[in-house]
Amino acid sequence: MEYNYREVEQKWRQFWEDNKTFKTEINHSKPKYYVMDMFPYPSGAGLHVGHPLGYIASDIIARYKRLKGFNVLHPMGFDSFGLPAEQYAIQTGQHPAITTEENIATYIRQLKQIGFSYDWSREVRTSDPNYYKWTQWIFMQLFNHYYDKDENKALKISDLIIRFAESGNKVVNAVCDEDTEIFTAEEWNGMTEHQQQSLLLKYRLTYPDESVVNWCPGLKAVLANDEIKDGVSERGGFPVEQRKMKQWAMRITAYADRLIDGLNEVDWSDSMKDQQRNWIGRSTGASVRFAVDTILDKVNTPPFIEVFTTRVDTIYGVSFMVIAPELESVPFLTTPEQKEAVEEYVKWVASRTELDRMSEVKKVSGVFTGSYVINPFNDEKVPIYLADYVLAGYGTGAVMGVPSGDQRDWNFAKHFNLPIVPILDAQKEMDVQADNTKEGKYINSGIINGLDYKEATKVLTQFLEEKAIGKGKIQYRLRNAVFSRQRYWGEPVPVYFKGGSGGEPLPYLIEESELPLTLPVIDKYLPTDTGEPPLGRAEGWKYKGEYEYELSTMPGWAGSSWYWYRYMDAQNATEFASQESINYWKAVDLYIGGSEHATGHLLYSRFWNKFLKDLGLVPEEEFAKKLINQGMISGRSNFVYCIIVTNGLKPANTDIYVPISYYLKYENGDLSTQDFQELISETHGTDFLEKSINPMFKIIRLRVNVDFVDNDILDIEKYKEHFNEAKFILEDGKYTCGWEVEKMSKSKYNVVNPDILVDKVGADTLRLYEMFLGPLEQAKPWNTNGIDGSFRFIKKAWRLFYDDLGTFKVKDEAPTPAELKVLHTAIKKVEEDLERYSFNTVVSTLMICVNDLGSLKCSKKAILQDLVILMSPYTPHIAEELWTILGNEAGTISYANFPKFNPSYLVEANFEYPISINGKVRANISFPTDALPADIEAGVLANEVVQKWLEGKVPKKVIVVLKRIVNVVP
RNA sequence: GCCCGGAUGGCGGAAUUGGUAGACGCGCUGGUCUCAAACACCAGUGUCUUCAUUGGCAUGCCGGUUCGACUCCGGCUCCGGGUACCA
Repeated sequence: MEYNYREVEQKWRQFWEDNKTFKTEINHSKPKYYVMDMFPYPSGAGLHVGHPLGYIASDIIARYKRLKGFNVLHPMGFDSFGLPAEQYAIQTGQHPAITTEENIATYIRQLKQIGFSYDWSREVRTSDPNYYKWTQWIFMQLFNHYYDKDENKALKISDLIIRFAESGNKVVNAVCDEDTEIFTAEEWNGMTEHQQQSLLLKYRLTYPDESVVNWCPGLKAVLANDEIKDGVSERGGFPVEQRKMKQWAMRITAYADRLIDGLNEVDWSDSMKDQQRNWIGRSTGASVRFAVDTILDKVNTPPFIEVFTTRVDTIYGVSFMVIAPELESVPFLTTPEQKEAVEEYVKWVASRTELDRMSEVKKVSGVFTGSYVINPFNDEKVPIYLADYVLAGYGTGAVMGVPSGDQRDWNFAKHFNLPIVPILDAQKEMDVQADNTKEGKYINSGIINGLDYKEATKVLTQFLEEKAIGKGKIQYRLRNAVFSRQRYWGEPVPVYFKGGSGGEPLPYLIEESELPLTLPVIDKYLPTDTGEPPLGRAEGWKYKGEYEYELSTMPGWAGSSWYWYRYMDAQNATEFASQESINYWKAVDLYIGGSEHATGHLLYSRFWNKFLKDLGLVPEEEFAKKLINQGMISGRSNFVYCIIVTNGLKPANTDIYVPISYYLKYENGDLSTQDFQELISETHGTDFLEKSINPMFKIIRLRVNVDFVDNDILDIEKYKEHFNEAKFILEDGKYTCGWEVEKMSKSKYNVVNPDILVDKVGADTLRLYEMFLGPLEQAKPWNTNGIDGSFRFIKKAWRLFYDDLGTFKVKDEAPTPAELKVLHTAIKKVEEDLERYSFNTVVSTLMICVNDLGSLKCSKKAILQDLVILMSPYTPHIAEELWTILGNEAGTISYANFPKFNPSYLVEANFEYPISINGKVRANISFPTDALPADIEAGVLANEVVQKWLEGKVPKKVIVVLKRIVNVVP
């Protein structure tokens, strides 16, 4: 009896659904385990075979942990706000909610047929008002908190107000806007409500910010840096420009240090942690003020220029100062003589695109402003230049130029003939390049001459602080995160604007009791005629019928920054999740998803989690203890090779497909017209071509839908259903397609649909095969060719239970030592490999076990029962079937006990030692397992093969590694 | 440029702390079954040499440490990912 996977798999999926087999509840008698996938955006294209890779791995761990006695939380949901549904709405007028609903239905159907053990009752959708109510609620908490640097946590704005009223803001050590001025309690108390609210915005963890943003006119959206690749939008490839815009921002920089420090306590890959560290970009240094010497405008010329440097010790090597051309102070630092040159340079810089700048990194450009600053350490006059290698957005937008120690400064100095002053005696070859060494003693360096790096830095920092011209400082590359999209399909921001005493309108939160603030109905999903976001179209959409709501929506990352908590208590109507559930499940033990979220989702999520922890709402500082990044699965395209004849061919509409070998010959120019004629005559008869005409032809390579191809062999009948005029020149009776690894995409006809594979070989085979492809974290091309091996494994396992005639052959006899050894070898290896997430090697182990039991003709229930449990995380359907066939209660295998490994079954009386002579294995000799090294050595030396290789000499050395190897050194 | 990975048969990959390199699977070759095919099963399959035994060479390249290196160290080459004038 052949195993009927279609019927069996369908039966068990239905059983799991009907019996809620994987419904999870809080259970304090068991240890908890939380394993979660990065939830998908439900795109219209559905799942391809690459998507479930990580889901299969996490499901295997979930099932394994259940067998190990854990109470497992394993949910799935949908990140269902996003651009594609809205783009579709713009084109068709269909509400994005409908599109999203349909796509989710497809996803659920596809996911369910792979047999995942999700607790579907906990499913979440970020676009569901019952969900985004709490996204809005968290936003409100961010608005109501500021970051206190003394307490090193977020505190209530209401407390801040009390402190301001009592003692002003001088005593408050909080994260706030750079331009926040100092005020006293008296001044605060004298302010109007509008002035106070205006000031508080400089402290709130989320606030409206006039900022330069990446505006994408093609998508009519502001994009985050990580949504831009090579100067164009990642989605759609539209150009991106810089534009000033009022945006909501999140003060993520307040958490910069904790975001870096927290990386030490999570088990993530080094590459992932490094990406986050680099993105945050903490550099330790000092700020130094250089007094401006050339006061050109008493009001507008700044009295000093502040720079940030990581190398204060090089301060005596400063020979120029460079400021970013975009700085507002530039005109007031430019002398009349230099005005023209400076204006021209500023204009030129402004005209250049991101791409220009990036491609010309090595070119030196700049201009002298005509004015000077004074180096506070040696009172020397230092010329101020403009150059575009200094970025307005980082630090103060000004840099002290130390050509001896910094290569860019060195290039600049060479170009403008500025002095290059050595400052350390260890600096070398300074006429060729800069030397950034910290070795040696200082020279030409005033108060630090003769000191070393450590001493000098201390002396200089002290000097800076005494004279109040600078201080030790930490600078970050991380910017505050933009939190607005000028789009419809996102969470409305629960804010309205109210003016006051003639000032500009300021944002106020709606009441918590008014949540969720749901998306209003609009007629079209485009910006208004006045350029406002689509929400501007909603008629009468005003708070209390009076105040303008915020018209932009939240960005894509809002809903995904806290969803793991909602799974804990998905239906809760009064809290984002109950404290009971949060304190039980705590944090995600294993999180699986793509590495592309390193600087987006994973950073924002860690930020929100830390914020929620500060509020005492969640117990853990880090939300994902262990992270695995599954590798991208690329596609494998198939090709056919078609001859196009421009004259001399009849009938005209026939397409002739030739084998790849002809194509390669043609490509090399080795296929002559005569060859071609012979070739065609051979297969199509001599009358196929007009003899009188010399045919013109070329061979072109066409992508063929991979669904028409099996093991690179084309299914010609299927192909002809679509191209019925096709004629094929066959080799060995078949047509073999060419192939190439490319991105998996519809346009390349190489999308492999899991539905088709589930139908062809079953979900168990698909699960097994995806894991067998290679290490989970490694990027790899999809290749359906090997799937037969996994399918065979399933059938072989079935045959341990039924013979060819379909007779059930399992017996209740006692297992033999050989059978127990095979089983326990597998138990040990499966357990060890799953504990280290080596999913692919577990498949080999199961195959070896089934092969060996087959060779032993083992059909003992005691053995097979444990084997079925070992298989069940990978192939749950057949495992359920066999489990019940063996007489167990249906649906109970998921909560069975993982077999206990017994090492005594693996103990052997003898060990066969490989005997290597000078590192090369020459013989194998068996010794009792407990033999002593001296006995083994004697035995080895007595062996005739060893004797032969020693040629009668006494060996220099004999190394015996017990239970491993013997090496004889002649 | 900088940071992080990686390179092993025709192919995907295995070798967990330095201890028999190539597990497992695909593909291929030969065979059994069949009228035939498919399925299934059996045998072989790194490479060179040899009738065979045997032996030589093999984990991107060069060198080192070691009784012993795919594994550790130094120097390269190529490939993938991230990032970009961050002062």
